[in-house]
Amino acid sequence: MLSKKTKYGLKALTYIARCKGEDPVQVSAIAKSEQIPQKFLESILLTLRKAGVLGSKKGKHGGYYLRKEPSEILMTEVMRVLEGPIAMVPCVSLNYYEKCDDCPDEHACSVHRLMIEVRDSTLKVFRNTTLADLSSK
Amino acid sequence: MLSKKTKYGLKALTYIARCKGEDPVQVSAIAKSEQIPQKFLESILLTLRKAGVLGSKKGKHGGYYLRKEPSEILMTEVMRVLEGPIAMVPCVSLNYYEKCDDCPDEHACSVHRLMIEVRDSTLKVFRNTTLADLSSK
DNA sequence: TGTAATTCCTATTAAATCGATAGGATTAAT
DNA sequence: ATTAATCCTATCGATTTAATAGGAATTACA
Repeated sequence: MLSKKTKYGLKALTYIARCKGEDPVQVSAIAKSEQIPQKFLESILLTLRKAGVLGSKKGKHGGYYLRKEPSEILMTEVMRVLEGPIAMVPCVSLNYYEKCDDCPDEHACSVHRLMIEVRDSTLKVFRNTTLADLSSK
Repeated sequence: MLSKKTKYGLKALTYIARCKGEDPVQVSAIAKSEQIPQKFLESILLTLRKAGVLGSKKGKHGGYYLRKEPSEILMTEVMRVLEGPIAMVPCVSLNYYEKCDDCPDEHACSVHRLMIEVRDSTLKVFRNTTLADLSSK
């Protein structure tokens, strides 16, 4: 299941990408437009900023803005920041690899091999999709 | 994340598929070989039986057996029984569709469109993989 | 017929995660 | 100064997950 955090984060990024202006976009505006609890959204945007996807400006007339062009923001990056590993099991994760307690031999594990296929097919989608794709119409 | 339930279930099915004999396979044997807590495994196999994937025989010399040939048991079926919907959000689920509270217009939702792609690519893997593939080698 | 071995069923629990909220500290524009 | 915004930490309640407990029902077979 996709977490609300990720869902809200994606919607917020889409919203910001559509605000083509130079001015930073405020949390309150996004929360209202996308029906997201404002305080929750604050923490999500903070995460995205700390990960380098968003930049921010504090104080009056402050807000968030994209650090790159929408067409350069890949879903692989966004999904990893918001949702964590793309793989369904740590033992097939490229960025968060961890050995299973149970499996004596990974390569002999039937689940392992299946999950590699799933990971690869999901990665293909995320590598092939940018924020520009999400925000276009 | 893949739940332990699903992981254990897949391993158990693989184990049963590899026991080519006619006799039913006992929970205790699977639990021991695959390092799965026996009581937990019991409940998982029960779920698979109720879903029609496994058959069972009670009493002494009882156990579980496959209801179909491994090559006829698709991952779509197994994953739906064990893990639930394949889609990451209910609004793109084929078998468990549900409208989002927030989205006024599904087709305009950027998350929706992305998740359809993910669902389709994952489905392709699961539709193309059977228990025979898992248990071979 | 009785005993052992097995699945079947329900309930409970401990821990983790998720979604959301609270309350204020900090910063910047006017 | 005042106002409006991000930033930060802590907490809470609900849900889900993984596992355990305890026994009922069924079957083989001595």
